[in-house]
Amino acid sequence: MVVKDEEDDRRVRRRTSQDQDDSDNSESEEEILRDQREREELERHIRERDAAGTRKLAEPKLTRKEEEEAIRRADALEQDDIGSLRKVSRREYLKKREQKKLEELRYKKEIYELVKKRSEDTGDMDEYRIPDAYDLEGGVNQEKRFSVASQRYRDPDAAEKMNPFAEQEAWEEHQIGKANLKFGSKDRKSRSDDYQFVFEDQIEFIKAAVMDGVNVDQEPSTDSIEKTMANSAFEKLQEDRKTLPMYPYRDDLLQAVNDHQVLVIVGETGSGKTTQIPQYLHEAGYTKRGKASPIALAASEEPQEGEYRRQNICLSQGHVSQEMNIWVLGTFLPIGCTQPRRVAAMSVAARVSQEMGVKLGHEVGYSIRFEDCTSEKTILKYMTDGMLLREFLGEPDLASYSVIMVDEAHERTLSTDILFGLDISRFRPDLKLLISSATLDAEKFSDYFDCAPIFKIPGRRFPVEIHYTKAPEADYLDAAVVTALQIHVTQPPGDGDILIFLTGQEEIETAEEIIKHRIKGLGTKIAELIICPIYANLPTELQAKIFEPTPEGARKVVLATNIAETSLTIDGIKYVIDPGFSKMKSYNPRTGMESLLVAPISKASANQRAGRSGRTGPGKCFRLYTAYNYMNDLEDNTVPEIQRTNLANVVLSLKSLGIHDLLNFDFMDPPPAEALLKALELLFALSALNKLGELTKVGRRMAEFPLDPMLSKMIVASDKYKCSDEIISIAAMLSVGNSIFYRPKDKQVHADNARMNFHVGNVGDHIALLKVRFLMITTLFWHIIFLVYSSWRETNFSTQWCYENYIQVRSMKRARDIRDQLEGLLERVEIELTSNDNDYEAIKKAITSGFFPHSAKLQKNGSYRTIKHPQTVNVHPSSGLAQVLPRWVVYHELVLTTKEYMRQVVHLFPLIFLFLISFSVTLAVMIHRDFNWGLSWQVTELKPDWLVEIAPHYYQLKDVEDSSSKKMPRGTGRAS
DNA sequence: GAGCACTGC
Repeated sequence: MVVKDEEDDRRVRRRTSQDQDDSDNSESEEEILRDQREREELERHIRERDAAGTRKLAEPKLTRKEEEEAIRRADALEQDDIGSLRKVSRREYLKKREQKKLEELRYKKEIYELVKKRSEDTGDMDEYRIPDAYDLEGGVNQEKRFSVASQRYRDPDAAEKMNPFAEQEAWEEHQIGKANLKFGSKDRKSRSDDYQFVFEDQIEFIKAAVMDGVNVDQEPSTDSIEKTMANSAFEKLQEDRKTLPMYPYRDDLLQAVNDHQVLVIVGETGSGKTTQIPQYLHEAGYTKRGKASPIALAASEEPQEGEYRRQNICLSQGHVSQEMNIWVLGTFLPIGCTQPRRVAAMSVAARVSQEMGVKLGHEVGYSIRFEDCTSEKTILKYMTDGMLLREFLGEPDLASYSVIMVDEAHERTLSTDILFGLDISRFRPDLKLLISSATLDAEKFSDYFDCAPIFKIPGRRFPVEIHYTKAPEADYLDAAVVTALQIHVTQPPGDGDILIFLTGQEEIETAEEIIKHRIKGLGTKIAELIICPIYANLPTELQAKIFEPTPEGARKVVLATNIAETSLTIDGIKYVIDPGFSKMKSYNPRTGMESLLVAPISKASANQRAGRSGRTGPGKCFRLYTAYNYMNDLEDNTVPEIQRTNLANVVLSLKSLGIHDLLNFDFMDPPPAEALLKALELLFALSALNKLGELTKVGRRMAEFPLDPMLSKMIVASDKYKCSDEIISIAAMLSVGNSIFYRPKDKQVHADNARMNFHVGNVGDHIALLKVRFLMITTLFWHIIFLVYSSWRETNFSTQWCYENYIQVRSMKRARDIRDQLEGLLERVEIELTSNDNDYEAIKKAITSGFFPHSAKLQKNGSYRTIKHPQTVNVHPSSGLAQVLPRWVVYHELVLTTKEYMRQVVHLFPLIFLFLISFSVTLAVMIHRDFNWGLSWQVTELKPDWLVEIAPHYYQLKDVEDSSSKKMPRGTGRAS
């Protein structure tokens, strides 16, 4: 088994190096191999020399060592010197032992590599992890995810076909290995000792994991053993279920569900509500009583068997609603449970399928974007809330569900808020609705659903001590670092790791540097401190670092963004340091601009952060603000997303459900009326709505796409310009957004150079040709992302290629998935997939059709001014387009960022400003910063008359005519 | 010369 894997691995490596003969990577791989060989040579040489040294007087020749030994032994015997005989035999023994140990180490290392790779592939379904499954699988590889074991036995060729990324995984692994090697060689002093230490340490850690995997694999009667294991494991799971805090309330809960249609459930984390409640309901027969699956016979036809039953369904599409009778099959009705995150849906489903002893995807399944892991048999269906909303658009009464459970409702995601507003329960008296939430706003949910009863379940959590600062801290970053080091020095090593919440990538990188610097100052006086940065844009393989167990005697300090607040759980955290800030998106409906600003967190969020320390034992949370700040300055809850976002998409969805009166729509927390009007205005401009506010044909087609309305409009318009192929690539790339280029701090220059390649570089003849042409037209960003995508496609979606160009594979795979999805949807809205790669004007016109509301004109000082809501903006520096600034552009989005040395204060939200001031001296640093609107890099050049041509209802000639002192010919670009 | 938190469809 092991041997087979090894061969596989080697073959993959060989292939990699053949494919990429001239690349840096394979060179360095060869280097490493050579290094290895050299090291082995050296080791052998040293051993031999040592052996020779022990025989000082013997000839220096190395031939026939055994003979020499024999002679020496004979000599020794002759002399009858027992002492020297013992010495000799001792040496011999040591020599052999050394060799044996080295062999062992090498073998163990190989196993370590294999196991590491395997454990990366398999993942552990019991705990929440970074969504690596999705990333590593290339999106479609279901088989691998659910039966990694079986794949190992498959024919290697087939396996490789199944997994076209094996090569790349090997490469990734290799890259990580390289990084480790580098790290190890850093400390020169007493090399052998360090080498030994690190090595032993790794082996020790791996050992446990290895023993399991290897034993299972090598066992001849795997089946029977696995079966008994499974049986006992299954029984154990059943026992575990009974120990959950949820269990004693089972009957009460079922009674309550029986009595009420809507039930609010308050359960703290660890009570098991997410996994248990759907099972209880299933066991109580909720899945069996109805009819199911909507697809059936036409109304006129009669059903064949008795189990069918007539059902009245209200179908609505757009503003047209109609009722019709269809026949549905009466066997079972699934229970749906929504989660805010994809990983959660997947891992919970996996867990529940284990507990029920069924295969994931059969009775228990999950449904997330790009991945429907359910079947006709599925009775417990975990899904993301966005997915349920999409289903609702196609089936407005959710006829195929008997129970809907909305989990983590306190997170108030956009989708759950809309679902609540739609009030699913009203049309279906037989549908049970369960809302599970954290304690704080349970009353609010109850009030909203006509005083629905609240069912409380105690949780399971360890006590967490909370510490506040005596006085506000001026510099929270520094304070956080100092606190972390204090904890590290004063607390015994190995009793728990530290988690620091910071606002973003930049701050995390700064903190990392400060800590490293301070540690250097302390030298060897303190125990080892391992710094683990984590944020969403960090490449997956680097993210994995935080899940590695902390070595003995060391301590981890995790520097995380809000990603660690809800999305992922790190075991072993005992100390949490909470500076009290996070980045928050907000939306100004008046100008229609979104911004991302550092803001104080809410009490709910602060408590959530504190709770991260008490998961596996008692914990401590250090808040870098005063108790007074907490009590008086922090809001109770984070402002729900629906009140601080652009609603264009929401409005389009609601309109497509036939809801006309949006201002009186029953939102739990109504968004500002201005924001709704703004969204209506935009949709009208995009001609998704007519003058009466009704959905048009264009609007109905747009609603099919899970994209921003402006992007959907771009796609719908591409039909007219016959360039849908290019446009969906661009739309996919735009919608993955900011995370395409990876730019590590230490390799910024390389990363930038790589990106410049897409302006002038050498990606292949065909592409180079295209590029030159693009360059002649314009050098703006949409070309770049389009080129990135098409180049990647030309390399057959190679991961290798991404690494070479500092492009994030994860984002590219996501873009590919989105593109595939869009391609499928084109058919549904009857748009032909046409490519028009000679006519860039057509492509740009299609883009303009979607983005004309975002137009801007160059000003004399080199900045831009937006047309509809005049606002001075700058081109985002990352575009690297400073050379040629076109006179007219449309842009993808505006971003408000903070800058330290700014000239003008353009805009500041009064509310946030007040809030900032009220939040005491801590913010002194921030207030000194000014704010400035920056124009994001996703811009494209256009001719101003297109605006009038494409959107005559939006622009008039006077808008686009030059109003500056001198008349300039229209449409000519100007270098700045 | 400067930089975008986290989700979801």
